[in-house]
Amino acid sequence: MGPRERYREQVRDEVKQRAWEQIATAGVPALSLNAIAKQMGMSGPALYRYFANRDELITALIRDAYRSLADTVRSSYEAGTTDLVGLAVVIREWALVDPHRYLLIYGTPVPGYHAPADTTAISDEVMAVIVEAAGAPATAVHRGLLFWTRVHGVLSLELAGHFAGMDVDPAALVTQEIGALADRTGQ
Amino acid sequence: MGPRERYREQVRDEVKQRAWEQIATAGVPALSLNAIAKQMGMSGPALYRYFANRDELITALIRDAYRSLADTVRSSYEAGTTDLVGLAVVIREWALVDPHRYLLIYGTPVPGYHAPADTTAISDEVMAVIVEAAGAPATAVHRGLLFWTRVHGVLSLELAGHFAGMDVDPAALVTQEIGALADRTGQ
DNA sequence: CTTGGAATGTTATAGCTTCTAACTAACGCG
DNA sequence: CGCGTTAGTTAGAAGCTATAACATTCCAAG
Repeated sequence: MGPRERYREQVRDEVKQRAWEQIATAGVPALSLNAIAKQMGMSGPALYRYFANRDELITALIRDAYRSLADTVRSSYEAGTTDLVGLAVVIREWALVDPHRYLLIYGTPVPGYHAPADTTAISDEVMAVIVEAAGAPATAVHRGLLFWTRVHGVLSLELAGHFAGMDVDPAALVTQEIGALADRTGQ
Repeated sequence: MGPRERYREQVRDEVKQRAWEQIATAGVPALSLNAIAKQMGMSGPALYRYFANRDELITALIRDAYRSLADTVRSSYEAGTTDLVGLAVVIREWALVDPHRYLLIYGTPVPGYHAPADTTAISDEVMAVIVEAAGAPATAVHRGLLFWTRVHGVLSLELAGHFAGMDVDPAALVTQEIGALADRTGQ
């Protein structure tokens, strides 16, 4: 990798970092290539040398988010967290680090946007670890599915603030729901 | 209500209807007051006589969505659907009629947007019916909560298209998850 | 070590958006 | 019947995405 490519990667990384900051403070709709360019001391259109358009930047963010989640889950599993409850906690904590990163991949989709094949492949990676942890081969896939819907059910409502003022302990909820799933053999 | 107010309500309704159409086809980000105004044969700024700004229009849509959901659930309950599984099916079908209406209220929130008190009150209305249907007073609230996280977990992933190509039957999933919840006395 | 071409930046511009300001026309209530 | 509220208009500021055309800078191959 020559110095040119190196610099290019560096700039792309800084753009993505600032994009995450904007998303965290004002959401995806407020993400502005123009604003990022000016923050970085360059003129608006210069950024289009690094990302062809707004969608391509968002796609890169989505890819990174999936990658981060998959790496986190996989390394936790390999480090000994092989039970469903433990993995659920890991996923929840990953989501809480940056709620909008989770919501970017599992929140409201934009109609017409189609995730590139490689991102869904990364998503499958996560699912594979879950299914592995679910054991009981006959029902592992199905249990993996229920794991996911239960975790996402609690997490998504929590991150969206729908538990505000409701005296709910989301961590306990996740632990209970996945614990119950892990206890039972079938459904 | 004089003819003036009557006309005003009529226009507001048409604006909201067209807004829903735009949201359904291109999502909330693409919702354009300008475009709606032109569709209705008036110039852009004219619309601001009816909605002070974009946020106020979206708030009105959110309120209507909550209202519609609450009415649907309440009337179903009063019409004899008093079991949790039945109510879950009702909610899912309501969501499938217009996925973006569901996602507008339970999907990714915009940072900084605070729902007006009356919308959360309508949301509580739905919860009240669920808790009523959950029976078993001691654990009714908690079971109502789990009802909600389970239904939302499946529904939200289904609407976001995360089950695509996965050979999943979301209806069966909801029925199973809520059925299991209804069977057990506690957790 | 020079030189040519690719990569990176610039400004200008079109076309869209939200939203304010200022002005005009119409409608209906007293 | 007139006066005031309401509803519409156009103009314009400020922001956005994105393209086009042009200038510069840097790397690499001869």
